[in-house]
Amino acid sequence: MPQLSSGGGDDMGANDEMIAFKDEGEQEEKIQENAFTERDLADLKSSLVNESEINQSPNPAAVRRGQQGEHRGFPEKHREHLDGVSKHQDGGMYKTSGYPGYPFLMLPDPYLPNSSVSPSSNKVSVVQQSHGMHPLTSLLPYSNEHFSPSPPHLPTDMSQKTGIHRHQSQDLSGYYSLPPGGVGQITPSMGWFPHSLMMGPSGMHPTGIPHPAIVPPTGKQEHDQYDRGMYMKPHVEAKREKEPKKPVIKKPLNAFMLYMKEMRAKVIAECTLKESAAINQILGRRWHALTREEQAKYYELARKERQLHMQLYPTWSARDNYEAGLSGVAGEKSKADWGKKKRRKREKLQDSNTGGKRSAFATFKEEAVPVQLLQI
DNA sequence: TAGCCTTTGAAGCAC
DNA sequence: GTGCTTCAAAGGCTA
Repeated sequence: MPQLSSGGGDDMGANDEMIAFKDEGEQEEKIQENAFTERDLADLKSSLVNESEINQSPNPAAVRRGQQGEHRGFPEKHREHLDGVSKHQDGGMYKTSGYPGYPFLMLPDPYLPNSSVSPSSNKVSVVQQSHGMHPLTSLLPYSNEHFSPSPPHLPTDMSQKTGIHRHQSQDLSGYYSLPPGGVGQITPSMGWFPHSLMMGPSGMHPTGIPHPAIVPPTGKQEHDQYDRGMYMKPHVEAKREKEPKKPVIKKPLNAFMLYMKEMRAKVIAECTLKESAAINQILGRRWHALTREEQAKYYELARKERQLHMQLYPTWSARDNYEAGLSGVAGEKSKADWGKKKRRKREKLQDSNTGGKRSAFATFKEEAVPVQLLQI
């Protein structure tokens, strides 16, 4: 795990997160690719064509897998290279020691277009302003106010690994100020709250505060219905009542997941693609094409997510979901199944290493995606 | 209908 | 400390 220990501050963040994913030689290309994040649709389409050209390299996924080691070792490789940047960041966005109560004191939100105050001199540009809204608004499972003023009692360091106390959830009411009417009045503007969270206590945090990380143990994301503006069918709810199961607390989304969540719809609209695998490939390339500052927004948001998650569920561990049967019912999936999946994964990796059969998606990646992009 | 595909990043675990 | 593995989201596809 990328560690951050800038003077005993928040270790949830990660200096390593502020990494450049491109080699210097690719900077020019990177800049070129960045164009689509700041221009109108026409430019974007043009950039997508460029992407497709780039994509003509043999099996990007395989290439990427081959580079995986390099990628993972990147922070170390480039730490020295990025030292200047890091120092800059140390004095800014990621300097936690200077912001007691971080991240809840990160106000005004440095990422808000109109924000004039930033904890960092590294002013963050705003992507996708064409959306007519804050680019991250849709990502925020909690309204900005939840990240707003830092309660005076908020510890500056909530590291679990360092053994530093994590606030108990009952103290969170200050952070998660609910509408006067309570949970039931939470509006869709809250972002990607699972609808189920608003329906009853099944997905409710003991504090009564809903959180997107809580999902019923039905496997698939229930909030998908909510995202589509639909409400759960009564019989579904009745079924749930019949089978009260321990809700699964999902992992907080990382920076890339947040980015995907925001950009997916846009890519789908632009590319007329619906295959998530293909969409994710595009998003992955776009992610790398983002500037460091643009990525920083999402890293920052992800860190807030993690902190919020940690405060809401102090005892939760990612391991819980490992043993919970992946995305299924908590604790009911047998470990044998888990082992099967692990074995499958190993076999798959072995196949790829030994030049085994290529998946249909590998073919899709090399051919279908560029075609789709060129059609724009 | 469960699982795969595909992406990046966080976290857990084994060595 | 390093490397591997799983899981987060998403939705079409496949066995």
